[in-house]
Amino acid sequence: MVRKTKEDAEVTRLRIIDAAREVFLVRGVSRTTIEQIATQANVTRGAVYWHFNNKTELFEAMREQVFLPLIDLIDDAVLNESTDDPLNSIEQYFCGIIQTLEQSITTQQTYEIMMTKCEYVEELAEVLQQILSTCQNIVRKLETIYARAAAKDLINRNHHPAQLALDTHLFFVGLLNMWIKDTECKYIRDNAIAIIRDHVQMKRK
Amino acid sequence: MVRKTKEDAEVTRLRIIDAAREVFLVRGVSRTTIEQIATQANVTRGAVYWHFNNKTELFEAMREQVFLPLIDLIDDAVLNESTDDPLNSIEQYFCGIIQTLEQSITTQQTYEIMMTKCEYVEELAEVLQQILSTCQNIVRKLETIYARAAAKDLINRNHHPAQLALDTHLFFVGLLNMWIKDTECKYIRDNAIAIIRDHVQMKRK
DNA sequence: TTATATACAAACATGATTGTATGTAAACAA
DNA sequence: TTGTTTACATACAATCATGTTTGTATATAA
Repeated sequence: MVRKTKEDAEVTRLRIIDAAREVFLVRGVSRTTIEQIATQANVTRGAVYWHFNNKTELFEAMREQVFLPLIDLIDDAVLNESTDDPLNSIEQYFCGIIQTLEQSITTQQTYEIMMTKCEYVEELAEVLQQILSTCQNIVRKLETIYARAAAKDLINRNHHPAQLALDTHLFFVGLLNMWIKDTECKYIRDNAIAIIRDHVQMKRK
Repeated sequence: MVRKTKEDAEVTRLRIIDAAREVFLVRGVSRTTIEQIATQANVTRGAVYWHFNNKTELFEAMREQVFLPLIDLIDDAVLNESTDDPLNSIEQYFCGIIQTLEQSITTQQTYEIMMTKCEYVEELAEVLQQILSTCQNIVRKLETIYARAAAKDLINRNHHPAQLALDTHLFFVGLLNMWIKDTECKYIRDNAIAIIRDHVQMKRK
């Protein structure tokens, strides 16, 4: 066989991650074997074990490729204090996430795996808690923005920013869930942006 | 050994399902072995294989115990045409589901398994599609109720029943997700009813 | 130019699970 | 009362996936 250069090896590594993602998607994380991943990547198990100690590490590598960027988009929305329409930045924030999903099949597949093709037990159990605390942050930031909107008299007086923030967050959690699962009918996928606009619109006075 | 009566056998069967649920919850569906279930149920694998052909059948049995009742609660809300506050029946519908979850640990655990401890592939892939079509039904029924509310002039004129229905549905999907995952902090679990009330309240004129 | 480390492939050893086959004692039907 | 079926426990066979070890050709450093 031909020993690869460092760059070649990195390509192999990425090919293995790609292969893992694709196999995870159709077989589920638990049922996929290292062998199946290797085959899909056109290498042997030897190569997989060279780059990753086990399936969990491979899964983490796949996750890291896409997970970090998405979450922090909210900061853009919060930091933009100068806008005269805070509700618009909320809309932009959520639309941005959806657009990322629409544009990147990799991200799409990874989310689908994480939402419907993996089991949150043992090492992965803590991921759920991470998600929970991320959610708390998002709700807090949404509240900040809604408070600004309230100050500008854009929303109904008797709706509290905290209520609005939680409601909007739950709405989006639901939307994301349905978006991911809606692989057949496509109604949610095709209308996500409009649905988000409607949601924000309904918050306006 | 002592051969059991028919009633005893049924008890064993239920014990096995209970055991399966508990093991599924901590190990995830894929990783649990029939052996682990048998041990948890204080029987041998022989008993498990006597009652169920394989793990999938056992999983289905667990699902059937709780899944059917919950969904159809919406019909009560829709059928109640005579109410003078349709928004209230929406609120009742969702509160009812949460209360069921609160009261039945079995239901709670089963939902937790189905949402975070199992992989929707192969035979189970179709379950996702079933859920999707159930969702469509719910949205349609919510729309009917919102239309009634609109007729009674309870909601803002420029919000369409279809929008409201989808928004509410996504809200509840999100709430359910967070409720299930919120095993530590408990904020969502402790405030679910109030959160639902707020949501419906915010739809009012 | 040579020694060494790299990037794998191939072979091996070892549990771990699964499904089935067999054994058995007691319930139940006749 | 006896034959048959039920409700399991136990033993067995076969597969499968994992992790490790070994082998090897080549890139790379010295």
